[in-house]
Amino acid sequence: MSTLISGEVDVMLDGFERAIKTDPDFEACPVRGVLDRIGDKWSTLMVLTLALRPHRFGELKRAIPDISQRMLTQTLRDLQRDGYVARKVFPTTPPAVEYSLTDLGRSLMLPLSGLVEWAVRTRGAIEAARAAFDRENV
Amino acid sequence: MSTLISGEVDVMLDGFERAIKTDPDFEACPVRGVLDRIGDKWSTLMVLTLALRPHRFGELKRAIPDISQRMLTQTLRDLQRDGYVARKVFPTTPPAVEYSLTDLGRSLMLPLSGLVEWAVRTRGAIEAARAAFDRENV
DNA sequence: GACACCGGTTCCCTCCAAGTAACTAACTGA
DNA sequence: TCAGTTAGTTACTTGGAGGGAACCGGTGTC
Repeated sequence: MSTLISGEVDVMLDGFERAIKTDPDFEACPVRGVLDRIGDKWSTLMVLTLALRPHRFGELKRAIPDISQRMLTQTLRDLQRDGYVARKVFPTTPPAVEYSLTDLGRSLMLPLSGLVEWAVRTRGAIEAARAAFDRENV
Repeated sequence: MSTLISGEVDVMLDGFERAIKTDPDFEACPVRGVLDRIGDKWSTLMVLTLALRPHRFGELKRAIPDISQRMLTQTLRDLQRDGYVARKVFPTTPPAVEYSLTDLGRSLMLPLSGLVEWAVRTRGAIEAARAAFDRENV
């Protein structure tokens, strides 16, 4: 079974098994840290948007119209704090602020694109599974 | 800049740019669907645990001691509903229930391992960025 | 004088994820 | 008779994510 899937996965699972034996502290888990960041409602959308090109505050607001100004500011701050996003202020009038991905943020794009590709590919299967489950469970 | 990173990422970004132009419906976004599922507190941990080998309900509880019984049941149901996890009941007494990954769940392991590997690799950089940010912002 | 623009901040409210604890059925063995 | 096992369910509660709307300073425009 394990031999059916890539060796990369086996390496990760070995590391996971070792980690939970030596230090079963799920709070300090780096994966959980990353998922807490990109697992919220807006972060991934914002990272992808900034991956296209740097955006100003207002540009982001227009690119993601559903987001509230409050959440836009807060998500940008959180992404900046963890080093995914750089904030550059131009002291013009009116003020201009440009947000862009850092090298760290850009390095996330590779694993993230894997996940995006998987999500698009399996979309149908997940919808089918959900429909089947709901049918069987009244 | 785009030429510095993998072509796979460029393909994904092209798809993303096209998607937000033709159908800017973020609620229906398949990526958000996946992140809503694996972005919660316990799902990823449970998927990884089940990737090691199938587990019974009580085994999972012992493998992830911090989880409450309520959240264990609920997360398993959600994972089962979306087709990641299979539930098999053995009508013995006392009852035995075995949870295992489906093919769909196993197929998630490849993109997930990419993310896990990235999280482990960049852990230090993120902590450093966070410390620097907190230092500069009182 | 009134308004708009940019990039926010602040207050208040709502809803949901998650935790705690108690309860269940069916059976086993002492 | 009574405790223990497995695999849950149910009721209650709380913290935090997220939304809405008002407000801010500084500037330019009509």
